[in-house]
Amino acid sequence: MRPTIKDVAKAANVSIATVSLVLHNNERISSETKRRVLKRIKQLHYHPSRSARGLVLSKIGNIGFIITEEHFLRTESFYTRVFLGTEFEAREKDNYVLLATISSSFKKGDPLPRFILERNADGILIVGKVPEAFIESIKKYNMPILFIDYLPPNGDFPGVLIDNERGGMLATEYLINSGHQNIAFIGGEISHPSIMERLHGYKLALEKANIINGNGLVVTNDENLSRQNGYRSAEKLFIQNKNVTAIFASTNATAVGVIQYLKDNNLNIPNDISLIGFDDVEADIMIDPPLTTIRVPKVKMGTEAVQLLLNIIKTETTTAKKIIVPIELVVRESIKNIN
Amino acid sequence: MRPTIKDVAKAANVSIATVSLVLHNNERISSETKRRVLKRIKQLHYHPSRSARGLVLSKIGNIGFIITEEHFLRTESFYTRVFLGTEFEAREKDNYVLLATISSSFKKGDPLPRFILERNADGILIVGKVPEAFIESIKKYNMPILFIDYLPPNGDFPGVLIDNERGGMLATEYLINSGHQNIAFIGGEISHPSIMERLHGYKLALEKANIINGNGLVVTNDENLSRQNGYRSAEKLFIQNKNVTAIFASTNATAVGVIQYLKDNNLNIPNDISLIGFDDVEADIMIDPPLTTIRVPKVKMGTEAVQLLLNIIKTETTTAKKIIVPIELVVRESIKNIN
DNA sequence: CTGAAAGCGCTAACAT
DNA sequence: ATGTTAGCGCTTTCAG
Repeated sequence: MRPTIKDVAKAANVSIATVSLVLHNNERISSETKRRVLKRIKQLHYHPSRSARGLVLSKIGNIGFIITEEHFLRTESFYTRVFLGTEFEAREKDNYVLLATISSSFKKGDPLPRFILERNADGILIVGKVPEAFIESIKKYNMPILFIDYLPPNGDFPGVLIDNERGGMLATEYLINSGHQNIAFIGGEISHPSIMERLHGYKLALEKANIINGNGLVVTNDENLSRQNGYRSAEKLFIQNKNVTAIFASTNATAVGVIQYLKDNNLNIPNDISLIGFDDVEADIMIDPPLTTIRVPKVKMGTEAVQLLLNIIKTETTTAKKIIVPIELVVRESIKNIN
Repeated sequence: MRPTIKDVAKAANVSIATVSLVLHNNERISSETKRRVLKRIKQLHYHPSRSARGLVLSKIGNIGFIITEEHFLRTESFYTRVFLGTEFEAREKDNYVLLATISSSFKKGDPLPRFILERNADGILIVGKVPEAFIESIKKYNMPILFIDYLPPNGDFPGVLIDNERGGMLATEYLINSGHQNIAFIGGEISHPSIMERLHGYKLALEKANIINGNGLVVTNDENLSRQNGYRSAEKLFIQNKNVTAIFASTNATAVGVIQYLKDNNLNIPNDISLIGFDDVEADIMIDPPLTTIRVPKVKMGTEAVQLLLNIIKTETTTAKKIIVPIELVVRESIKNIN
């Protein structure tokens, strides 16, 4: 049988209350007693029962992680890395992460993740874009919610977000500084707010540099598979635009599609076309030459999110704090300086 | 406040014992009472507290899912799909899945997943190849264990496994039946038992067809990244072998690397080289033409695993049952019939 | 067929 | 500084 608090108490010759206090680092306990208790705890391999604790505290130490199935299965390990980050931090804070997927076509009345219905989570993380209907459905449960990499258009929620606009600027400015003027933006899922923000950053950078954008340099496309999307968009771009010298691909997966298109059309990177991505490069044979990109700290997004959520739970805060995680330019070899 | 069993009892004018019995579908309850109770349960949105239940049953309804970080982050969504399968089935059976990653270089003494230490899982799923040291470390906890897609070389554990040998045969036979004789096997991570089994199937099929295998047709390589591995292996293969007409790539990710190599060297699929993969194709622009492959039912592996594990937990079985999930040949366009 | 009550392991208020 | 105890929500035995 697994040891209980009683066993520890007996072994250490104290009451269970004392053991409990030691467990919670209460300073009213003499260091001598504390030492004795701690010793027994270790000796017996005692770990408090979560069920018992949860029962009295009506708090269970679980955090829900909700993501659309589609996002979770994405080939780029973007969200899986975010998930790992949440796991790491949750472990640190003695919590568990429960993952549930929802359909990206969630409709009102569809079944909700069980940890919401059963209130088996103290708070939930909503990761990536999710249907509005889903957000509506869970509102009434009044659980602490934190969004990651997405904020719903209406409603004021806390979130951990990427500095997309700054990333977009950074990427574009780097291209400009390398002497490029005909810079295309290839969009990916344009309906995603993050992409819009990146696009906005791109536009700001061009404006700042007094570059008048030609027509058709911004190509977007709502296909689901990012790579395919990138491929098709590149196709579209080059039909209309012969003099593009640089491309800003709004996600790394899109960039891979663009690369494929360029290869298929005998355009060399970076000699014919310079390319910059966004997210971070997969260490992948596909990427040749190594892609210059904007790096997003994915694991960190996860850890920050858990910290913030636990904080919201503990303090019962209601102000919708936003954390913007910093991005950074990673220079590799896919951009040619033509100054 | 969330409703408790008392609230339901009061509302339905019965005792809490009765509510509990209804909850467990006990037949001693009159259908009239049952109806009344059920009605209130629904009305109040009552869900039993897991903590309370766990406390009395000393069983928590959690299943641990352990995988190396490396496998979890793989670009092919193989194991994420398996995970989804476990999630689906766990939900069905009113359980939660707790995911934890371990290092693929786990050493004795390294920290174990918390749900093991805290006994916060009724059983655990070990997914993909994990270090022997890890298996040694968890043995003493005496928790029900089930392996997925891997069985440790020593020790007799239950497992849900792929019929790799048959898959290898199927793939090779299809190539043979299409008229190929010079069939190469490109291995990927050869140290993985699954790959060995596929290789074995390949050899059996050749034997059966009385094909004497030339030298250097089996290329393996222990690089980590499957695609890169595939690329390099193809390179190696074609240096030694000019007359190969077909390739069996032991995983789909490896196949993608092979495809890349073939493209880079102006070899057309299937006109110059026929190619078959294993796992299942990613709907991916990279794959052109659509890849003929052996399909592995990934989600099903997850559901089967949870069913078996819960069964082991419930019945306290000790016989190490193995479930071999069926594979199937999916014919697409990457193989040329040269008969 | 239904109810009363003990007890699962823990926390926290209160007592000493 | 430490112990006693009620009670968290549920299951289950035993009584009725």
